[in-house]
Order: sequence, then C-alpha cells, then structure tokens
Amino acid sequence: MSSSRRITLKELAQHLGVSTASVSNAFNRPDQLSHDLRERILAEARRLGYRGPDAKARSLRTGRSQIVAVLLAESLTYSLNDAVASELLSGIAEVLDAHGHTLLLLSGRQANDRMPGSASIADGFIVYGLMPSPSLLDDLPSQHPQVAVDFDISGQASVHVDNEPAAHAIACHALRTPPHRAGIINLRLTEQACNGRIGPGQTLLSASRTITRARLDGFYRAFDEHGLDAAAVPMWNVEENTHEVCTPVIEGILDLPDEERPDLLLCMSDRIALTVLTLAERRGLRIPEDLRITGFDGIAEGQYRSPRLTTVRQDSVEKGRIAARMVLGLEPATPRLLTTELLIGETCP
Amino acid sequence: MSSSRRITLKELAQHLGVSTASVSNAFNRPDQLSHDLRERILAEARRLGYRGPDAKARSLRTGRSQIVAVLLAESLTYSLNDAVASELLSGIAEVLDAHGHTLLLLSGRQANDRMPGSASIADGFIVYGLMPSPSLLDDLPSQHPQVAVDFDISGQASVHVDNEPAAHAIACHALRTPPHRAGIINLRLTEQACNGRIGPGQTLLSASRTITRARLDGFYRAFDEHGLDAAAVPMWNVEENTHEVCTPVIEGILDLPDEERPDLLLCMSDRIALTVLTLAERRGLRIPEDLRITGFDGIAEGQYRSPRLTTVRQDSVEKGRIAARMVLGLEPATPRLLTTELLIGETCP
DNA sequence: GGTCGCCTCTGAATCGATTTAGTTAGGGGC
DNA sequence: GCCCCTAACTAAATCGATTCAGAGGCGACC
Repeated sequence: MSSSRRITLKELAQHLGVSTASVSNAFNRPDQLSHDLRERILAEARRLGYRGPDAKARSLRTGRSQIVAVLLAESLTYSLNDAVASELLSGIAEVLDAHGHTLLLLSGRQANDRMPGSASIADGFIVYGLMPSPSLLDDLPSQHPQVAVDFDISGQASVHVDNEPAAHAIACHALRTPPHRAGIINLRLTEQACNGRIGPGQTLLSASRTITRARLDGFYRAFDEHGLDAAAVPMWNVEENTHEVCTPVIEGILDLPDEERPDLLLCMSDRIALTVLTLAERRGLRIPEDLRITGFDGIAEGQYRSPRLTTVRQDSVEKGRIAARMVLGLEPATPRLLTTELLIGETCP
Repeated sequence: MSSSRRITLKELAQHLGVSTASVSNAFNRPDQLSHDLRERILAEARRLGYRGPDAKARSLRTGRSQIVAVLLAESLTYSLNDAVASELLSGIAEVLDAHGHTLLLLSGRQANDRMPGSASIADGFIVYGLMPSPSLLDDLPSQHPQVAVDFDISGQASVHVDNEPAAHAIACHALRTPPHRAGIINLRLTEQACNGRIGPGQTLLSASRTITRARLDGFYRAFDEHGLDAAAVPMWNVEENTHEVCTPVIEGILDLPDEERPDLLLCMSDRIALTVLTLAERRGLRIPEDLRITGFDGIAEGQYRSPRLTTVRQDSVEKGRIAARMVLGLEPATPRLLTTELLIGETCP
C-alpha cells in the first residue's frame, strides 16, 4: 500500500495508460481534458496515494514556488518575540494566505554571513530593516520583486511610517504640561554601541541608518517649538529592544537622586516604555504624578493593561499587508508612507 | 551586464570551457577539484553575476531543500501574536538557523481546506496543535519526518508538556490559602463553542482533543486533596486566547455582586490571567487582597510587569528546540515530556 | 618498464514535473 | 461526400542543477 518511495506523476500515468500531460492537466487545468478522464485520474491518484504534483519539480519547471520570503534584519529569535515584527509578519501572512502563498522566514543574522541557498526558491522578497551586512541583499535573485519595509533599497518599492511627525505629535502632547526634567531613551542611535547615558562626545547615526533618528528629530522640533533647549535634555541609549538589555539602563535612570531623576521620559519604543513603567512601579513611583512616560509603536501589550501606555500607534499589520500586496503585484510597487495615531493613555495624560 | 534572465550553471561552464560537474563541485565539494580551477570558476561566477546553484533545481535533484515547515493549527495571524506560539517558533528557528535550514510557515486554517501545494517542498514537518481537519495531515509527504508538538500523530515523534502535574502544583499553591469562592476560566474546553459560564449540561472535551483538559484534571485533583468539592467550583470558558474574546467573559465575572464574585480565579493561560488582572485593576479591585489570580504558560509579559503573575512556566522555547532537533535527526525521534516550573508572583503569593 | 593508484576532470543520466506543437477522431455545415 | 473546426489527448523538449562511472595523465613503487 504505502511504498517507501512516493509515486510520481509519470508512474501514475503509466498505471492509467494515459500521457503525463493529461495527468498534469487533471491537476492544473481541468478544462483541458474530459470530465470522465479527469475523474478516472483523480480516483486512481487517491487509490495509489499520489498527493499531487511535487512542489520541487513543479517550481523548477514553472519558475514559481508560491513562496514569499521575509528577510529580517534581526535574528529570528528576536523578531518572533518582538511585537512590532510579529504584527508585521501577521499582516504579511494574512495576505499571502489569502492568495495561496506561503511564508519563508530568513534572517540577516544567520550563523554565517551569507544568505542560505534556499533563499532563491522564493518568488519575491520582503526585506524588513537595515541588514547588518549590505552584501546580503546582493545574494537575492534580482529578477524577483523586492519590497523594503522601514528602510530603502535603491530602486525598489518600500513601505515606511511617518516617524518624524509622529514623534513630534507625541512630544507636543507631553510638553503641554511642562516637565521639570525631561529625558529621552533612544534605541540604537549611537555610532558606537552604547547601553547607558549618551555623552557629548558620541556621534549619532543618520536617519538612513536608523529609524529612531527620525523620531529624535521630531522630539527636538517639539522641544524647540515649546521654547525648551533640546540639547540640554539628557539622553540614554539601548542597543536592543528587550527587557533584558533595557533593565540595567533604566534602573540607572530611576535610581538617580530625586532632584536629578526625570519626571518625563520619552521612549523610542513601547517595549522600553513598558520596562520603565514596570521598574518605576516596583520602586513605588506614582505614574503619572512622579513620572510621565511615553512610548512608540502602539503594541497591544501597552494598551491592554492598566495604566494604559501613552504612545503613538503605527499600524504594523497594515504595513505588512501592503508590503505583501506589493510583492504579489496586487498593488503598484511604489514608495508608501503610512500615518500614525496618537494614543493617550494614563502614563502621560 | 545584468541581463534580465539569470545565468545558469551550464552557461557558466560553457563560458569557462569546463564541464558542469566541475562548476557544481566548485560550489559544493571543493575537495573534488584543484584549487586553481575552483578559484577560476568562482571568479568567473562573480564576474557574470552567478549567485550559486538555483535552489529550485538543486532541491529537485537532491531531494532536499533545507527547509523545515511548521504547520500551525491556528491561523498564522493568531499564532504570530500568541506569545506561546512565538516562543515555540523562536526555539525552532534557533536550531534550524544553526544548522543551515530555513523555516516555512504553514497554517491548518488556510483560506481553503487543503494544504498548499508548496508544503511538499519541505524536508520535514513540525506540527503544532490539533488540526481543525485531520485530513490535512494526510497531505503531508509521509516519507519526511514529522514531529508533533502538544498533541500526538500516531506513530510519530512528539514533544509534550506535563500539563496535569503542572496544573496540580499551581492549584495546590493557590489553595494553601483557602478561598471563599474559587472559579476556573477554561480555554476551549467545551464540546460546543461557548464564551461564558459553563452550565451543567455542557460536555467537556477529552484530553486527546484539548490540552486544557489535562490542566483541569490537575486542578480537580488539587481541590479533592484539599477537601473541596471541585464540582461546585464555577467554570467559565473562552474559545480563543485573545484579549478581545476574553474581555466580555471576564467582565461578566468581575461584575458579579461582591458575594458571588470569586476571590480566586485559576486561569488556563497567562493571556486570560493578564486580561483578568487588567480588568480587575481598572475596577479598582485590590490584587491579591480582593482577588487572587493564577495563569499558565509563564510568558514574558506576565513576568516583566508589576504585579508579577503567579503562574507555571512551560519552556516553549526549549520545546521548539527539541522538536527542531528531532526533525533534523539530531536527536532520537521519541516521545518527550517536559516538566514545568512554578512561578510565584504577586497576583497569588 | 609495467602496473597500480590517485588526482582531476568530463559525459551523460536523472530528479518530477509543465507545456508546446501536433495528431486523431468526430461532428456540423453545405 | 467533402471540408473545416473543435475537443481530447499525446510525444517530447525543457526547467537547472547533482552525481555516477569512467577517462586521461602523472608519479611511485616494485
């Protein structure tokens, strides 16, 4: 019954005494053969346990695999546990699913520095974030569509979020109530890796190297407009958007003597803001009386809790949907810029 | 320079005046040809923009694709936003990455009821959770390894968590302080879909149909051992492990008059427990004085917050690692049962 | 000097499908 | 009865690689 090797289309054709073309058509183009023959073929296929054309052979012959690869700048382990990346993937998966495609996950931080060979199996690529090594993109088969998310690949389609105005908006909201001492916690903003206070000597990355630079520009514009000296606002930096990495930096901030501790912290991500919130609560600080906190991203974790995080929401799911539609050719592959929405929670009313 | 079509291995061989075998060996088996020839081939490949053997053709010929598929019982959209599933994927990705494999995401809840044809491209399958339609598993190429996670496929390897003892342990912890009124919030436990109170008429699913049944058995054993009448404990049920679905059910519980509202809620998942926590806090209930809450899973969101959730941790990342190692043949493909760890937080000290 | 073995390299079969061009049979129109 | 058209089916080329069996050359050993 179940032989060790799977039966092939050719063998099935021989069993039936028909050509391989007819069997192929029975599965792919029902209008190309008579109803009776088709039924006969499908019945025999079921009987012999033939599960349909082999994907490897089919993809070689047709040149298409029905697979779209998502190439993530961060490691898969990190990305899968990051709410923003998960939402993006979720939006991508939704559209791919609806159009009979599947999702292959690739990371720019593999064990070795090269793209795995299996990458070239995909029909198209969605690239999320700036790769650690730009040469990785050279390995992608150039004749397949590529869509960049949250950064740019020259000459390719892209989906972006309007970071500067979003950051400006939330900072304006926060600065309506003048803080005694504001502070900013950045994410991967410095040229040299830095987990802690950003000193005057450190150079910052440009907006083409990190999206948080655009957010900082928005913050600065808001400070300026409120007559505050942005350059005097203390800044910290974290290299990774995780509890583990953020915790020591934030503890350093919260453990400052009362007269130095900020009473307003603008954070570059919800993950950072939530970590601030947790650690502040554990120290018995009153939120928002003793400390006001803002985030960025609008992840679910910040909203389905009490107090709710004040933040600005980017629709990462929609970002994924658009990228997926572009890569499938369902939508013109042009640069798209998404807007954001201010969410006023209880951490900074 | 860059023609529209990619150059093939055969064309590269012709350019160089060598056989295709040598070019193939240059990329795959460096010991099979002289150093000089190999360098000459690689140099010419670079010059002509040849990016290495095509994955489609290679996988057809070798029979292996270096791709492992993860088949998820839930939709991808749900799974990617579920912390437990994400941790599992994360563990899988970690091992696959380290061994040069990539990850293909498939869902048992596709648009149509059949497995996408591209599934047969994978070298092996990790199946997570009970499929909505069991026939989906028949579509999987049977000669490739399959590993079941959190359920069983007859005759296949599996990775399980020891649910009953885990649930027993946390219930025992909670019952050390006798509650006035305990309650249990279940997850997809009833035969008929039900979001709300479980009445006496409803039949429960067996442990082979849902993992939460084993957890309930553990709870019941603990009640028995503490001389409490488990059958008298009110139970609720939710059909999906999300804020949206849980919220109305939990509001119904918390809005009960004081003398009926439970002061101990045992929840089948951390997601449920965290939703209880949020809604209780918004109502001004004191945790744990007015209401003690326990979860199940040990997701990060429950621990990196204040108050910390009392729960029992299953190591989903490790579960993923083991499944991946089994599917790659790095570990014997035998049934594995993982133990859990009681985490005592502030929601039920 | 002959033989053996090793190192390089090549020719050709093969993986399992899809698809083009073409053949056959049958029916309708005149 | 003839011609043309369509429907149904087939033969064979092809997609782009891998790999087995074998050929040729060279040095070493007896």
